[in-house]
Amino acid sequence: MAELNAMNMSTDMGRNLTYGMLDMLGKAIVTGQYDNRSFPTEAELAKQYDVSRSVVREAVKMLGAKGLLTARPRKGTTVQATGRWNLFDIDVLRWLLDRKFSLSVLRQFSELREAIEPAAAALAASAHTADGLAAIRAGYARMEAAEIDEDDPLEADIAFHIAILQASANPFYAQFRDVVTTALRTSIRFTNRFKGRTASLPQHKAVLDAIANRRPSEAKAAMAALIADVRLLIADAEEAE
Amino acid sequence: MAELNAMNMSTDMGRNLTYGMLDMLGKAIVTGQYDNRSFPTEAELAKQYDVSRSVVREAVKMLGAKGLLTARPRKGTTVQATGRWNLFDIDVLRWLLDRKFSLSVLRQFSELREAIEPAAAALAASAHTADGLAAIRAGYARMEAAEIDEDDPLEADIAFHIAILQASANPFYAQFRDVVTTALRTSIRFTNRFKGRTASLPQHKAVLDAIANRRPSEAKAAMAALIADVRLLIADAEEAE
DNA sequence: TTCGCCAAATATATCATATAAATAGTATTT
DNA sequence: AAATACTATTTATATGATATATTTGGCGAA
Repeated sequence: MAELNAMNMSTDMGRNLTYGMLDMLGKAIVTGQYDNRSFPTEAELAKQYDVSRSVVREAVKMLGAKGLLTARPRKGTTVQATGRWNLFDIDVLRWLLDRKFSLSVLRQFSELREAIEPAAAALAASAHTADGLAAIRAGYARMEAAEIDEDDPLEADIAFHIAILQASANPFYAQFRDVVTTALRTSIRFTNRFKGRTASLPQHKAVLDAIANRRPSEAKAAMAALIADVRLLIADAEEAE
Repeated sequence: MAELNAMNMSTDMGRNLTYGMLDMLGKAIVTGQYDNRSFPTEAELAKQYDVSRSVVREAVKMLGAKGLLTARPRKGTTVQATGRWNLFDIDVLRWLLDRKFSLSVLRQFSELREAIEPAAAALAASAHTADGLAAIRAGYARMEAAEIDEDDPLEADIAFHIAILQASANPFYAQFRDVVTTALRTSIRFTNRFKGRTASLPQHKAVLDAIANRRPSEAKAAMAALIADVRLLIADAEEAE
């Protein structure tokens, strides 16, 4: 059995034993390993992984905070319905994307981005500060640099989109930073298959200009067009599967 | 000082001492009580609140999972930058809305709904199942009942909006269920001041019909109009303050 | 039979204490 | 001045004991 101590998981899996356990259990839950059998008691887990009950309890508490587990006396610890999982927790998101490369999850991501990012662009257009705009410009400059192989295309693309979320001056939009980052990092594995399709510079430039000129509806439309392209690409591939 | 045990917090504040502590610390952090001084060590907290270190550690771990804290040996426990807080965690959101009745948070939240819900309505229009549509109809029926005082207007309104998020068949949209619920429950304290402004039945009916007839763009526009009204109401009040 | 109450069993919750490991800060050596 | 060693402090881990909550089953009364 997987013994955290023996496998030196404290260095492999995370900061320490507790985070190692968090990661293992989180992944196990998300991949459905406990779908048919009941979740072990804390005593069983401690024995199985050869760690103290403190470590188990703290990991279980964290998984509870992320919506994956609940614990009740006498009943034990149980896996929550997937609808209760906090999908906007980046750990949960990572476990979810690790489990299988799923085009449908990717499409659902894009559907979300299609709502969020155009709205964020519109807000950024009307509310951006000098710093915020500078960050967006910097992101675009990186994308230009990436065209001539002087920067990483994916990281540049991410930086551009993140900068817009931040410039929206709305913390709820800024919150999608990690989600968008994670989603984009994953989706590259997919979009890379379609080589020749580089992130369209002119489309990004249109977004940048509309924001710089404080034209919300233009910014919104430009961003919507940009993401719609991505989503259509994914949807087509999904049908072709 | 606030002693969890002495104040019988285990029954007042949550399921048990740990959740009581989670709530107290979470609220304290969000209200900025530790903005200028350093966060106490786990030993200090245990003494202060008269609970064991286990309770403190488990509460701190949960707050860490929600993005509010980090802990490192020798350095102690520190409050994370607000940008790292998981705003889509319903506890964090509740603490945030409790701390002060903030019109700006409410407006920011409406700005988010304005992106999410019209998109969800569009998806629901094209992807809804029989059950999903039935739930939306049921929500609308409750709103009608509320008009003649036979149901709670707020709960009915919430049920309607939640049903649409669920019907979108996209788990990322469905995820906003608890967020929208929490925020709406809070915002009622505000919108109630404007009595006479009941949630517009015809506007909701327009959304329902568009979804039922599988007309995505109509559903989107109808929902957008509905939420824009709310946001304008809040924005006006914000300026008048 | 059916309902309600009590007792046992079992899990988490809490407490207390001891030890290990990590690391910031300081002192010492080279 | 730089590298190194030491020390103090804080979290991390382990463990054993006890408290508390909750399910379950049985017993007894209506």
